[in-house]
Amino acid sequence: MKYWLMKSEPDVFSIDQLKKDKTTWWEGVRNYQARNFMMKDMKVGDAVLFYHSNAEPPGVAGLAVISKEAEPDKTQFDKRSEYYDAKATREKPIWFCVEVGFGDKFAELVSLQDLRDNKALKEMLVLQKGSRLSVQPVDKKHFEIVKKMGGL
DNA sequence: GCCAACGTTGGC
DNA sequence: GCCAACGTTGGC
Repeated sequence: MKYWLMKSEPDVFSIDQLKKDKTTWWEGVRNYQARNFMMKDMKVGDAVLFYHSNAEPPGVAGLAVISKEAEPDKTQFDKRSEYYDAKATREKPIWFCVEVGFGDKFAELVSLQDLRDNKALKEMLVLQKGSRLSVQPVDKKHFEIVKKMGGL
């Protein structure tokens, strides 16, 4: 089993929304690296750090779990969607997404600053300069540390 | 296949 | 709202 970090802007989709909805298709990823992780590497049961980006403050808000493996992202075919991609066809989809299920919400957000302040996490991808990848792998040991920091 | 121009992400 | 860092596009 693998460990991941997935970013979402809470104004668009927060951990509270996931808690309410139970599961969600992780639509709208339009970056090949992020897509490849979802398409090739994610398996049902993989654990996810749910990260709030563009938030005040940004940070890990809780845990999620991969509940279904990759399928074509429906929004690429939808002309009305902001994620519409004219180059994609149903025969040859370009974008894929996984289904993510709610895990746990941290009692308190583990902020980006908290992550930076923890020396044991300094290798974490999300802390590297210029790291913009919205779906990224996380080391098991880093995952466990962040989970503890979140009180779980 | 290079690289300048452009668009996006995301912290601040 | 700014802007650094990065990814993508398209002319050549």
